[in-house]
Amino acid sequence: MTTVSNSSDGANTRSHRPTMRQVAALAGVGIKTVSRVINAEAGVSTATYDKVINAVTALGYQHDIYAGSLRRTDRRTLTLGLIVGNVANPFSGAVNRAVEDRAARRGIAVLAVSLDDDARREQELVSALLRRRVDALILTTATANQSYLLPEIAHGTPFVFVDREPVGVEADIVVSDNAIGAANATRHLLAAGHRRIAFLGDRHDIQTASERRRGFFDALGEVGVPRDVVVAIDDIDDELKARAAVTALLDLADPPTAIFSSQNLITVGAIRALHGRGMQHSTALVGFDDLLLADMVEPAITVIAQDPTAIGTIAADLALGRLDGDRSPFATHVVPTRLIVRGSGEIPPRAV
Amino acid sequence: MTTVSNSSDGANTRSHRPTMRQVAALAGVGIKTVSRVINAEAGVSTATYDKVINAVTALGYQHDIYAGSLRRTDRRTLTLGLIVGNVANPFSGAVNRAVEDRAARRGIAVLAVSLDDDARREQELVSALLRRRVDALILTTATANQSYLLPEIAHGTPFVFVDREPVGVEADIVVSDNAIGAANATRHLLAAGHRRIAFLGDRHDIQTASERRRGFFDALGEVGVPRDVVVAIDDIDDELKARAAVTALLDLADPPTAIFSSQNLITVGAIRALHGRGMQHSTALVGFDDLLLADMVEPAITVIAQDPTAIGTIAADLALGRLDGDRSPFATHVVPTRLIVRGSGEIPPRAV
DNA sequence: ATGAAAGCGCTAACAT
DNA sequence: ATGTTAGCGCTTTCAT
Repeated sequence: MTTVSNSSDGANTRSHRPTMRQVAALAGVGIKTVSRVINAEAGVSTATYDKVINAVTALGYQHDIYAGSLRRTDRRTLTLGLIVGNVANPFSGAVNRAVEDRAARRGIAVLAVSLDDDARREQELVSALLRRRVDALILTTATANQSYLLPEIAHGTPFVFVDREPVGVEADIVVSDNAIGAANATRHLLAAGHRRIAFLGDRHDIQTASERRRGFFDALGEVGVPRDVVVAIDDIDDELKARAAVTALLDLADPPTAIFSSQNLITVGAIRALHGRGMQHSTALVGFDDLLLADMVEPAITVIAQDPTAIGTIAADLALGRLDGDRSPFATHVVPTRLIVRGSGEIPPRAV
Repeated sequence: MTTVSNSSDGANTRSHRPTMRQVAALAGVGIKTVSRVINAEAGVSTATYDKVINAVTALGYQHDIYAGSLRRTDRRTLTLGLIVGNVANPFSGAVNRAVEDRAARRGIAVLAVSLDDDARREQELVSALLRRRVDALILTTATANQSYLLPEIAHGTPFVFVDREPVGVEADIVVSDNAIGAANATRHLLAAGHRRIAFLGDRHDIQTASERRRGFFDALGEVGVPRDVVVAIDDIDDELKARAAVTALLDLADPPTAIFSSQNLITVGAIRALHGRGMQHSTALVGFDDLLLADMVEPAITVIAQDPTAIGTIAADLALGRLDGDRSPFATHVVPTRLIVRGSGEIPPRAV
């Protein structure tokens, strides 16, 4: 990083932002009249309206939403809280964008924060958002139990859980069909004739990870594959560990003929390991979660795709619906995953 | 999407959130004492402190940051505004995350919104953030001139521009070395012997796009390549258009021997087109912006990588520094791009 | 159609 | 060490 050019002075001329009172004074009207204009309330003559608008633009007045919400009966801040895994990852980004789109149509902004699957961070983030008086909270969790939220729910803040189901709390929930998707991936490999299949799992304390693990073993059980034929490796929480784990598997005397990787970055690590050993054409691979360019890799990667846009859209609509007074029973919305056949998942077992 | 299970009642028991006054009453102290405890001010005995903390936890009190900021001398809301291209795209996501990380260390949250390179949207988004009284604003722009922000800057809100340089405003700026990076990409292709090179550009009214275009032609000028040997296609603003444009190029009687694609999704479209025509091994390609799995494609994709994390980190530190009273002159920080050689950019020209 | 006064939850200034 | 009062910018309530 280099400083290339500079100019002027960075000083803050701390002149204050104009207030409604100043607008009223300039327009020669009462403050309540300005409030009426700003909030598009009825009962202002055209002449008065124009005077107010002129004063607003002359002063560069920007209404203070939070100050207004203080006295407002509904106490709305027009702000939604969102806790996702990590705003930098594609899944979270798509959820974030979907929530933003639904909220923006109503003038609602989104405060999004990253959880990093850190249980200690969860409560801090919830508190950070609540202290900013978000109208509703859409959240992914990392703790084992969310009953600490019961008082907050009682205080009237709608909570919508995404990606993971809460424990100890009744609420609206939006999740992928993790176990079903994982089972479908596994059945796909079994149908191609594979038996010696490796499972690559994320941290076992993460709910989605254990669901996918369950789906994997459910599918194996259906065809009665003995438990010791498969290899399950858990607690892989980054790409490098995934790559190392898969490389070790491929170096076994009797390497697996197929791999089911249960998460995005794990799939990337697996691809790198397979290419590193030149075994990408002789080992089947199905990944959970789609990847950009997955169709351009050789062989192209067969995946179980989630639908983060649908998850975010549904979650936002649930939250906004609750704010609109929807009192229907809480429900769990399961967004289906989809098998995308591209090649890597259709590689047959090596001849024995 | 299916509704699978339901339970209980979604009703909002609109019991209100406890206030400082209620905490004070329960603890048997004055409201200012509670304020001292909450804000970790000195001058509270241990016994009193404990009483307050007990009342806080008993009531589930959450401090209202915005109500507090109203009377606070510095008027800080502990909230930063961020306008990025699109929270769902990897570049913006990385910037967002970097800003979040720097801000979170000081208890500051980030309100991020998506611009979509829509000039009309820009002012609305700025206003939406200002009406929420963000302490500072980090923004990517789409309009031709940002002098409409001068009054806001005069009101004391620090503005930091990222990715694009403002026009009509003196401010802190953080950008990639777009022209230099594009020139480096082009020189790399020229060095391999290419002359018939195609340039694939984003919307010409986007500043970064025109900078990259300039860098491309600068490099061509250095070796005196006649203008009519190259093909420049602009205003490609999505992957499908990129794919169609490249396919058309490849179908020419005399197709280009090399392609410089000046943006992420355009590169993806170019890769798809090359593979679609089976010409990925006979046509060189360098893309601006790195892609996940770019190293796994055949051939692996040579790119000019940006550093969005550095951009976000620097921008956040600049904004926070201004809030801390930094009055040094405004500066433009140029974050260098980096050529990553992977194979696609080193393909030689086809024999004539 | 318009405005004055009170008060939302909090902090600043000034008590004690 | 602790409390009281005023007031931040706004909406509500109630006048006119």
